[in-house]
Amino acid sequence: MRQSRLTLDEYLPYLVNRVGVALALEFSRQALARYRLSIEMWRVLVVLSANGGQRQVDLGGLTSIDASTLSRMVTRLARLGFVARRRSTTDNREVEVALTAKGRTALHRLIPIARRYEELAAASITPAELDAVKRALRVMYRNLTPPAR
Amino acid sequence: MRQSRLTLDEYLPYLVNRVGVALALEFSRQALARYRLSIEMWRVLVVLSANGGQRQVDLGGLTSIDASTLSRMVTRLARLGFVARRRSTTDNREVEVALTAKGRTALHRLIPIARRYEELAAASITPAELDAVKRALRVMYRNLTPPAR
DNA sequence: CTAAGTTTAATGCACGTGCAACTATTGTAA
DNA sequence: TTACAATAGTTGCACGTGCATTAAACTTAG
Repeated sequence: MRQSRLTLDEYLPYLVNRVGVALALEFSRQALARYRLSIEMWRVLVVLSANGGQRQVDLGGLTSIDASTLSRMVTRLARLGFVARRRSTTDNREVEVALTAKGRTALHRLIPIARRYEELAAASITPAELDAVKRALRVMYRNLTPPAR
Repeated sequence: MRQSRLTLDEYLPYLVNRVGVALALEFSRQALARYRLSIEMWRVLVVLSANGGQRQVDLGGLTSIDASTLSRMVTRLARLGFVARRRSTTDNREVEVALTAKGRTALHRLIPIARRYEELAAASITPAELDAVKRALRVMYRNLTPPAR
């Protein structure tokens, strides 16, 4: 009873996940749906945009998506024309995944919308405070994913 | 190119979701797995613990879980013995879901572990800063879920 | 009081996911 | 070189999820 009661409104994982879900859901329904993209697909495209072409295994590391899931997701993304697969010339096991022109175009249209949702969430929060929150979130992630991996 | 490039390390949804996933994953594998509980099930149990017995529809609202998914989840939770279903006496459509003694016992053991993961994430963050982060997260959630609903 | 509309929960169905195999390729030790 | 281990990617399988639909109970307008 005493210490083993959880006040949801003070419980960090609850607060974090609630915002994450709300953020993803709105963006997904308002913007991603038109492109037949899921939030997970969107994250993959963003990582490709930010970091350039990647092997699937590295994409998995950057997005925390299982390799098998990613394999099928890339198949779907390729069928939609947003990415292209290309076997590595140096290692025949590896598959390089890269954005296509169509993928880049879609991202150029989606990213400003994503930014607007970010601003909507951060409304009435000062830039300094927002920076502090982002810094704290980065620290938290580091604390939760120690040396291993 | 210019404004339409997304720096992941500054992109709020990315930072938020990353922490949320890391938080949930560790706790799930280290603690929940022994009870055959998923994170979603855990969230339902926590809500039941914090707010008392609930109708399924209200549980869905508090956890953002689809009604159909919740229906089946409660079936599983009941089969595991953590909750009990009871048809409402005032309205025969409604189903009241409440924790069983076994459910309360499991929660009493899980909550301290959940707290430890929260502390692990917040390590090296001052209490004042952590409070500011929580406050900001609550504001963000409100900003994203306006009057509607 | 009846008929239409609303609410709550459950179910059919298609689909995406994770885990565990499995194949193919590359790396390493003898 | 040969045998064994490690890595990259794919696929079979079971399962949980969301959407659309349905059934039942309640509410409201006429």
